[in-house]
Amino acid sequence: MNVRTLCLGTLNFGDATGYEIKKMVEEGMFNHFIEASYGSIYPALTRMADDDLVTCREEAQEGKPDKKVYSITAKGRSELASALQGTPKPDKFKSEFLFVMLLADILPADHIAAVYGQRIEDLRIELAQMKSCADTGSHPGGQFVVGYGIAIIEAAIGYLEESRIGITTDRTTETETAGTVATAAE
Amino acid sequence: MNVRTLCLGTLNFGDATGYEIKKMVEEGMFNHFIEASYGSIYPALTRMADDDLVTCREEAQEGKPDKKVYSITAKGRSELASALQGTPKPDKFKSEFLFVMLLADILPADHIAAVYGQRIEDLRIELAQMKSCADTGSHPGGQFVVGYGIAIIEAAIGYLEESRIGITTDRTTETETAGTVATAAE
DNA sequence: TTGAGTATATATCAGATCTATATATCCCGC
DNA sequence: GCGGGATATATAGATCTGATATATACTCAA
Repeated sequence: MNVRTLCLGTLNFGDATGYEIKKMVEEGMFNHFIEASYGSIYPALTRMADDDLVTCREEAQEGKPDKKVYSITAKGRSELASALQGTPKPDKFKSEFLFVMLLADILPADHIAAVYGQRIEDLRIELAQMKSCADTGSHPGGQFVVGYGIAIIEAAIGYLEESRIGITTDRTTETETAGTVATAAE
Repeated sequence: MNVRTLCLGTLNFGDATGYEIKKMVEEGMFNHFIEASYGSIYPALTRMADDDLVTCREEAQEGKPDKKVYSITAKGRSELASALQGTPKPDKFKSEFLFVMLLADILPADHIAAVYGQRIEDLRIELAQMKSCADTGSHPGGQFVVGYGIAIIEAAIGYLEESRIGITTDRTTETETAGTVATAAE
């Protein structure tokens, strides 16, 4: 899926500026499973206005820069629907954390332990955010998506906690000792 | 993390060609949480050879194209370790599926139902692959990473199955009817 | 048997996308 | 009163993906 489709999808929920679209994928409804940068959003909106998929009205603001508020057109809506037909591509998951864990034996054990602990903490914060998000009602599809996110994060936290004993420090006194990751079963 | 670090990480497990590195992220040990294309791997290897982070030996093959087998150097190993110090960036997750679910109300209900069913099936296949991967021992870090993947996929399948009743078709006889996604709780 | 499709293997280019930076104003806290 | 964050748009450069090209061999079905 490209930025164009993404922008059309967000505009389907109401008019927005490029800035607001970015906030929606960063903090709002689309958070945690969609990403896009200003560097792709702004040019996409400009081009889509040329193609009549969206309209743009400029709103002057005092003290703040002018806003360009975009609205999806009928043509844009049909483009969106057509882009969404067919089977969606498989989810993409990228994890530097798992990459580090796979290479744990070339890194200091205390670093691995710190990273591991930090990760659990970060996931707990993310979970709390999602749960507070679920409270604020939003709309049914949003409930479903937030629920999905909560299920995943909870599973990740659960796994990391039960595997924690697998993160071992070998021979505590050696300085050059490297960390080792092993499953709890071992 | 960039392709260079990724390549160094794979080469840390043994010499490999660009083709083999791609297979490692597509089907092998790094599967499901790392991605890279030939278009980035090959140039990265060439440049890293110039920078003495890897060495390259060419192996002529009969019937097949020549191989360029890369090995990580001491300098490469220290570059890798240095790239891996510090806190790894948060995981990235991208899901067209969830995007579609969020926009379910503008799409035909039967399409949503089909996509939903297909997704459960795809996840089951992925889970089976991962479990067979876990059997083949590999190395301790690999066990941990595969276990993480299994935990996540199982959670996703569980959530989709228990929320299935939330996927409703309103007013079955209407043709223009759109699908609606709701949580099981509703 | 022949042709399509898959696997091995490297390489490159166009296009899409990200990162970082620039510009401008205002509000908040210290 | 000054740095930092929020609001808001924009762009250049670096990076990466996706598609395509090249070349050979093997397998499977028509």
